[in-house]
Amino acid sequence: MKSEPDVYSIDDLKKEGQTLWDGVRNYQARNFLRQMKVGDLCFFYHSNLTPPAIVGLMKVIQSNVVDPTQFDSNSPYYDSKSKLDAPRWQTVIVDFVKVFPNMIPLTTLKQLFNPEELLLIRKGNRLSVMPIEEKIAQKILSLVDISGEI
DNA sequence: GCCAACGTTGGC
DNA sequence: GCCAACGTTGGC
Repeated sequence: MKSEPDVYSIDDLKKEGQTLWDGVRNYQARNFLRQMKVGDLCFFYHSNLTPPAIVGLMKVIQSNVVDPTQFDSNSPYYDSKSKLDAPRWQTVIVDFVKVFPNMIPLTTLKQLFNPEELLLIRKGNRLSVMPIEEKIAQKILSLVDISGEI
């Protein structure tokens, strides 16, 4: 799951403990959000910084949550076409798990994996939420000094 | 700041 | 339904 650290960072999540992952307004990303289940682990990826990198880990504690910002006309994520009785945008609530002691930069991910096994590095990919194969996720986790703790 | 790659919008 | 124009994302 991507976020620009200027907007919402892993440190913000650490401070708050948990967050409702609002503002996703891309149907493909939303469909992935809908598939997420309580207990799922997610990497926190910082985009738009140098270097872009996976910086930590979080866990889904509530799934299929209606994103309240779609009905808030003051929110940048307001969607005037979404109906209260048929919300367009669902998301998840995630719990903070860990800030990685060493972040995993995009360049490293590009070196270790090919685009077929990691959606993140596929050309032109702009999804803010995407699935990751268990096997690949484990490999990424093994690059962090916490594999024994989880 | 640039720009490639997408996604969305809206006229037709 | 097509597609040009436009807006956004995000790496570099």
